[in-house]
Amino acid sequence: MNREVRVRFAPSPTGPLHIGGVRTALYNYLFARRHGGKMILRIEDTDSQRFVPGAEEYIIESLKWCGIEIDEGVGYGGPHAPYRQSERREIYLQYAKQLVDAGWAYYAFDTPEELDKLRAEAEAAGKTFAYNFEVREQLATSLRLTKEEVEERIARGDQWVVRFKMPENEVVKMDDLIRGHVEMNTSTLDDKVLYKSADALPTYHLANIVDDHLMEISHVIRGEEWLPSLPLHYLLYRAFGWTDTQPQFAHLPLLLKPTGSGKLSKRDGDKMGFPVFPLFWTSPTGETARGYREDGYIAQAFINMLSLLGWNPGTEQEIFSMQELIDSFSLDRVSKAGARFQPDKAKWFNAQYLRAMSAEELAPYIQPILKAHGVEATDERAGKAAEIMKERMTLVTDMWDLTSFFFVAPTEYDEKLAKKQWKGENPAMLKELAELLKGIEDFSKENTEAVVRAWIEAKGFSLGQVMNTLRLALVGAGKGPGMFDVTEFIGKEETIGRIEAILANLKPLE
RNA sequence: GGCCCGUUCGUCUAUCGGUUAGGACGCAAGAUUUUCAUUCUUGAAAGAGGAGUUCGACUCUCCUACGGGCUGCCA
Repeated sequence: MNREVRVRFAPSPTGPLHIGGVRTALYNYLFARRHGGKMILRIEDTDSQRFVPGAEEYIIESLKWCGIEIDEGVGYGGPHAPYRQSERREIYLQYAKQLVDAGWAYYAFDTPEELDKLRAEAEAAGKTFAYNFEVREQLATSLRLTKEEVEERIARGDQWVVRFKMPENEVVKMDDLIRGHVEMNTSTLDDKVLYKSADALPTYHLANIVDDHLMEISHVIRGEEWLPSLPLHYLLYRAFGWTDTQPQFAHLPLLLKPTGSGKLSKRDGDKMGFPVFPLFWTSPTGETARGYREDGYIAQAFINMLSLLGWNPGTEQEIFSMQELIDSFSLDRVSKAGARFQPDKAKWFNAQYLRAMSAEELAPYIQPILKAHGVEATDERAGKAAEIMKERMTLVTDMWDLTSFFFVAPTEYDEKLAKKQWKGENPAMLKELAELLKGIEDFSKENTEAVVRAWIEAKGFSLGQVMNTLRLALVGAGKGPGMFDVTEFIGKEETIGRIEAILANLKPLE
């Protein structure tokens, strides 16, 4: 069957979007673009208890920052609107009832407390309680109660849920685009809740199948944690009679903690000093979490790094633009095993992106940093400063330390370097160098360098001696680019000014 | 506990029965360098274990071990 590719990213607004979620969104997006299909953003807010204000906006902003474009969905509209499940309540109730009428589901009146008790009892007996074919006829369900009793309970306002009537001892045969053929016996599965009257909302399972069907989703690409519910989802498609248009499934390997065991979590980031979220997040209760953007990562570097966690192109290429990812992405090359997230590699990618950028591209990143330090500079100069230093950068946030001396004269001098250089004949030598510099008309780095080198040679100084003393005066520390990059950038007047400042302010040590 | 998925250097991974098991991050050593970096060269580093199938297995099958996920009126 050849139909239009339509995929969806369907997060739940229970908090900030985790990098595992971003990767799922990315793979969906790459798949959609690769096949000329559509990318849909659906918000699955069917858990009224766990809803977190601001999470939805965070998700949308994160995807935008990452360059993952949405064709239809919350915040974008589209032919299947609304895309927020809480706004589709009526739809689900109708389908839940349809399932009950067809004998695929039933009403259950157990209270949460009663279920807790059953679970506790089973646990005490060393077993696990399962709401399934063995118990459903003994519990307060429409399978045991008469039609009148059921109607009466509903009419008087008893809370109820609709549960799926999982068939007994049937082998469900499934196909996964990443894992291949998978089989599961329904007797090991339980009767999942599909709809709850308490908040008049469906659970994930019902909402998901109904919406994927109505929104004509062709491929469901989601995390591996969903694999155990795949048989239920297959059976739901069958129960609704939608098997002919059922989407194909692909379950992605999970992102694991850098060390230790388990899925990556927010805690890991706090503990090990790296972000697990794309953007900085502040929860309604005031808790915060760092983000890749604020930590100084370039969006495309972040995406590039994520793209390779669980997928590889089969070539040795590592640096990919979004378009290159789209052109080479394929679910065939997604790996099966979970991938440990490695913060160091994220830094390496960022450094690679930074050094590939031009002065014009760097300007927008350095400008806010300069402004925050009270420096006003033209985009051209700001970008140029960053460009000169880009090979030394790992993160955008390194920029101030790396370039401040281009804009601000040193206010103090590095002790170690001063001790080494600011002694003996060096202060006098520097004074003489200032006189030499005053006489240079063309202050370009090429010309200045030629003149100064000739002078050094004529005077019999060593290059290191002169350069390091000059560095002390102009930069104030043992860092920075070649000295002639500095002199050209700050210009003749400032160069001489800084030399005069050190001569006036710093006493020779010795 | 039950069910399901997985298992190649420390980490991300290539290999789709025959390779000196390749690359990248990180690490180490050396070279370059006016500082700090960069860059370059080199190095250490892997098929979980056991049975099969086969002329031949990292690759296929089974068992074991280990890792992960699920087991909610959460997604």
